[in-house]
Amino acid sequence: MPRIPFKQQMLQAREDAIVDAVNRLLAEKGFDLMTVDEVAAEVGIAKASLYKHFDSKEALAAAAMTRMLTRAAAQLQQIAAGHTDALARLRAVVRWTIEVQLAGEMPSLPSQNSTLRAALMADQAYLDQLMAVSDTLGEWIVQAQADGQVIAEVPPEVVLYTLFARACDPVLGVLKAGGHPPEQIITWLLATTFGGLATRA
Amino acid sequence: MPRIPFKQQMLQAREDAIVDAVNRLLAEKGFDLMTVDEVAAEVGIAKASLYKHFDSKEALAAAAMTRMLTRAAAQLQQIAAGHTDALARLRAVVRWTIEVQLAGEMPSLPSQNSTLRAALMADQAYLDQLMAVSDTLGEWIVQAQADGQVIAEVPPEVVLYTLFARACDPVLGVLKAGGHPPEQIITWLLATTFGGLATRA
DNA sequence: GTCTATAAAGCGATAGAC
DNA sequence: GTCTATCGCTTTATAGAC
Repeated sequence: MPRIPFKQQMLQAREDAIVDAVNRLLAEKGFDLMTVDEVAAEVGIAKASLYKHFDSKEALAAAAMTRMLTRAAAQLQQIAAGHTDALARLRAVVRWTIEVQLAGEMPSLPSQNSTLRAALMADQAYLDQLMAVSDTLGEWIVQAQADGQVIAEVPPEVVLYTLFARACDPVLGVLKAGGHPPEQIITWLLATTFGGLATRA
Repeated sequence: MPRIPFKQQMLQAREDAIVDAVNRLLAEKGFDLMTVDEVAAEVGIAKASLYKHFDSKEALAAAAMTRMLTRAAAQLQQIAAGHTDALARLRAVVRWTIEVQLAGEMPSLPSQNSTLRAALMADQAYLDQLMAVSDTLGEWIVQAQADGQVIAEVPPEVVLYTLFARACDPVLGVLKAGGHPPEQIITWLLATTFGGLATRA
């Protein structure tokens, strides 16, 4: 068993605490409204100390997103172990993303910020995790289409984006604010995502 | 025929030009990344002149949203005249919102900005237009549910939010950037929205 | 690595002349 | 109403002592 220096453990714990704060603030206010001062205050350290750990505000966001993607990848493994049916797996994925959002733990990034986009595209760890998640989901989607469970009129790419979009769906925020019970919200969103708004003949 | 002073016409034209610029910038970069300096530069007037017309950046956004809602209300009348079927009307609404987005003319506001929210909730013109659109859509939704065209397992409220969400769907932006033809994108999004991802037995 | 203090820049909003 | 010039504040990021 490898010996991990105490100091390094402290370092890791500190950075975990930072990413925790960033993740929470990204989920609560989004990237633009989150300030580095807030993050530092939340963690309980000086802002200058923060910048010893992360080079920029974009790097903070990238770290939070990377960790969330890592957790998503782990969750995909859990789901794969629990379900053999491709459609059931996809439904389980969406359910999980909704649960994370309801818990206020889903970080959201603006797709329009070009500086942030550039930082993410230059972050190898982020790209690796994103590709891992996308690849697994892509396989399940193709499988579900081959099995006749998911519509084949739409390319797998579009199905993937639609699932990703559910991870930052504004509808959920409104329903959550409306005071509906979590399980009810999950049922509704699963119904509209997979069943659609129109009735089935 | 009422006589409208020339100066007042100029004023109206100027304000229209301002709202045009705001609308375009909101669609392109969103509220947080849009700066008042940009708006002024786009219109070709000084920033101080802008503030003679609108009290704040939030007021600019509210004016753009109000005008878009007014246009939406007009579009709903067109649709009502062209379709008697409730589901067909709802599909036409979604198609229109997608077309507006594809044209880069759909302003988007962050739901998390509390200052902006407060400004909107204090703007009577905005609230009036929002209610007009919501009421009409609400009637169509209830009608479509009564006719067995839209699922009744989900409350009309959720259907309404789902339709609103299509007006700022990030999936569309990705597909647009991917170079897919507009009509193809419309077909896909209508399919996933009303038909759902799962196949129909 | 952590702190205090501060630089540097951007932004919303306004003053005051015309 | 429009302009130039600037205020006042926030925010990202860094310098330098410990």
